[in-house]
Amino acid sequence: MKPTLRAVAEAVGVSRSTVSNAYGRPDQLSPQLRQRILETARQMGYPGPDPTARSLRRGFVGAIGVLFTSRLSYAFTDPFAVRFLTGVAEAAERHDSNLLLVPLPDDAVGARTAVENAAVDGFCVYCAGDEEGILDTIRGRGLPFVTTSSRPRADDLWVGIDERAAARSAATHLTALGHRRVALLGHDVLPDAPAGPLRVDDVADVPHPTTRDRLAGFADAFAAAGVAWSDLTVLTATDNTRVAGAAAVRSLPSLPEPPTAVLACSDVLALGALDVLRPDGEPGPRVSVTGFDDIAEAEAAGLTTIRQPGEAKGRSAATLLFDPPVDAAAGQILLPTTLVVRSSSGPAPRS
Amino acid sequence: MKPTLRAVAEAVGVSRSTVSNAYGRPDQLSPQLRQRILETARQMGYPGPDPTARSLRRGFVGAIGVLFTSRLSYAFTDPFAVRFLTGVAEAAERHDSNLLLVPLPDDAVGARTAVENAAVDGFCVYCAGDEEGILDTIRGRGLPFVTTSSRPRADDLWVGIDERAAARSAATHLTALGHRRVALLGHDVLPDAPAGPLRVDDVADVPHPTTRDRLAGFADAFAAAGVAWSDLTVLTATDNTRVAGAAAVRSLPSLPEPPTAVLACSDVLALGALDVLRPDGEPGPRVSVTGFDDIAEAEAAGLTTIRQPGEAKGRSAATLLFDPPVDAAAGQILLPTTLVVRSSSGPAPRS
DNA sequence: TTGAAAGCGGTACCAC
DNA sequence: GTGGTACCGCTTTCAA
Repeated sequence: MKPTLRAVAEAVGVSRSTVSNAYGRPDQLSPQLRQRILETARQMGYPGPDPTARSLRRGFVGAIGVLFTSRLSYAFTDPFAVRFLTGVAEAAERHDSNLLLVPLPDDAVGARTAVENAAVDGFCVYCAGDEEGILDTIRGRGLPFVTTSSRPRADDLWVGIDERAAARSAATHLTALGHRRVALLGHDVLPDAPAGPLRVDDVADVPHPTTRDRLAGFADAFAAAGVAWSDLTVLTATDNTRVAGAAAVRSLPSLPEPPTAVLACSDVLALGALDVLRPDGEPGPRVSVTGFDDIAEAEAAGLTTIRQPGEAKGRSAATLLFDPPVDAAAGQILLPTTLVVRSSSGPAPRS
Repeated sequence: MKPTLRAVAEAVGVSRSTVSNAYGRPDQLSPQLRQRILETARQMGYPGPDPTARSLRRGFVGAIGVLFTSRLSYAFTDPFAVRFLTGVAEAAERHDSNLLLVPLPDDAVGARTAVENAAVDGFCVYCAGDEEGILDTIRGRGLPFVTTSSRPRADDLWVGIDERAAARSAATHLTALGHRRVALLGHDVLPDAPAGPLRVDDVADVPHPTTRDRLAGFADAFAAAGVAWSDLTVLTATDNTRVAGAAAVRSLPSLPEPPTAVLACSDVLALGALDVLRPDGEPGPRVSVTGFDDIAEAEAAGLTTIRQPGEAKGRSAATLLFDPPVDAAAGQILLPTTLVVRSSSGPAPRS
């Protein structure tokens, strides 16, 4: 068993407070005494104050939690998520804080427990499925948090983009190119739906807030071009990954009237769609595909997409957490997006 | 202030133990009582047992730490590191554990403090600069850990590759192609050295263990081909990033006798070198470049490199941490590597 | 099934 | 500059 601070105190013949001060407040005791304490501590193999005990007493931990929906390993599967994390890490570092990555199980109770058990000083919520349930749990703990989802309460800290408007701009780009028969691709559009086309009566039924907003934005543009929601094909992918994106569009070409374009809710999905719909060197008319995020791979693939600032999103989120602004208005940061047109989108073929 | 378990106990009129059991050991009390407790707790806004206090009492945290040299945000800068993390995350998840990302400051005392203050049950050490100092600190805390560096002690848990042999195979590939005048590129080859060529009297002087082993491996192959260490150009990059790689090779072409090949210690460095030495479409003789890791970008760039299994490395490391094998021999896992030849390497031009 | 009491390892306020 | 002394909030024998 490792010796405790107490044991060191006894060995040196001073009080526990003094030993504690030797570590945490060097200026509270004479250098000689401090030296003597540190020396005996070393000899005894005392590893220094226990982090957990210290946290308990001090009332803060020195780490912030990042909450991810679905499995933690997925967090690294989407380059955009990695960029977000990079930004968070950067800010955390500046504040001498560690980062606790917390995977959220799919079930509500599991997620609740995960949030309740995380030893952190606050949370960055990245794209949680059951957003509201999670946020309530965090509020219950009385911890500060920052959301990146699309529907913040007025008094929540938030950093994000105008999802709907951004999505609309991508869709408008396609309507301008003449596309009218299109497919919208998102992940987890409806709970437990198998990959591929599915029927969605109302966008509002889509539980995942980001997916919902983006789909709604797509729909806005098509409505403006005279295409009703019910005329759009909705595709769901089982994950937000490239392979899932590919799987989701597999059946498209064999539809009676195949869409001339696919609008994806993320670049990874879009790239998967490209893998299937525009394999290298294939001749003939090509389906247009657009993505969302503008990850690094998008450029090489020539993917038309919506660019949003990933690192900045993470950095702003963490900064908001560490230095909450005094007035509520400054607690909501809207980041800009840009439509980046590349070769994956083109005019609709004459029908 | 949030109510405590104590307050709940008083409110319900039971002992603290009973309330504690209501959360952690449902079978220790009657369902009715438990229900009553949980209900009052909810009404009072009690968020459940405090994670820190629980950890202190129980003696374990439910999180493992991942140690990174240099700034934490760099952790995400190298795709190979991300793959490693993915593997760790996967295993951690399976063991219901969170991941604490711990950035290690460059200075020894800072690093020491970071390790001492991390509230975790064990560490995965990913490529730490002052490896030994760090490991000693961890040992001091009495926590289990897994290394991925190249010089494990016999009783340490370790997962890695044969760095030197792998590097040699890349270099042998180049000697076979006739290259004799080459440059070796690593990051932080010597402390605080500026980017570019530098003089290294002895490979053993290189502090970073991985860089050292890989350089040594390169040298092995050239020695076998009759090229002495002193005839090799050594380049250092200031970081393990693409831009740093580019900066490091900038001066190469203007040397009196420019090398015909660059062997980099990582893919990101190699890609940076390619950016400078083989810009798209440039005519004329081209410098050969090899990398290390085989990250996703390597394929698209046609980079000849050494492939090592990133996720498996992370997964094995974490698994070793969670389920330490009984016999020491099983605690050291050697992963395979492969030379992947692509278009970035070719025959040396006649001199 | 429930309660009492003893910590887990420290920190910080306040006297001396 | 140093020591005394309450806690921080919970878990866990062990006895009732």
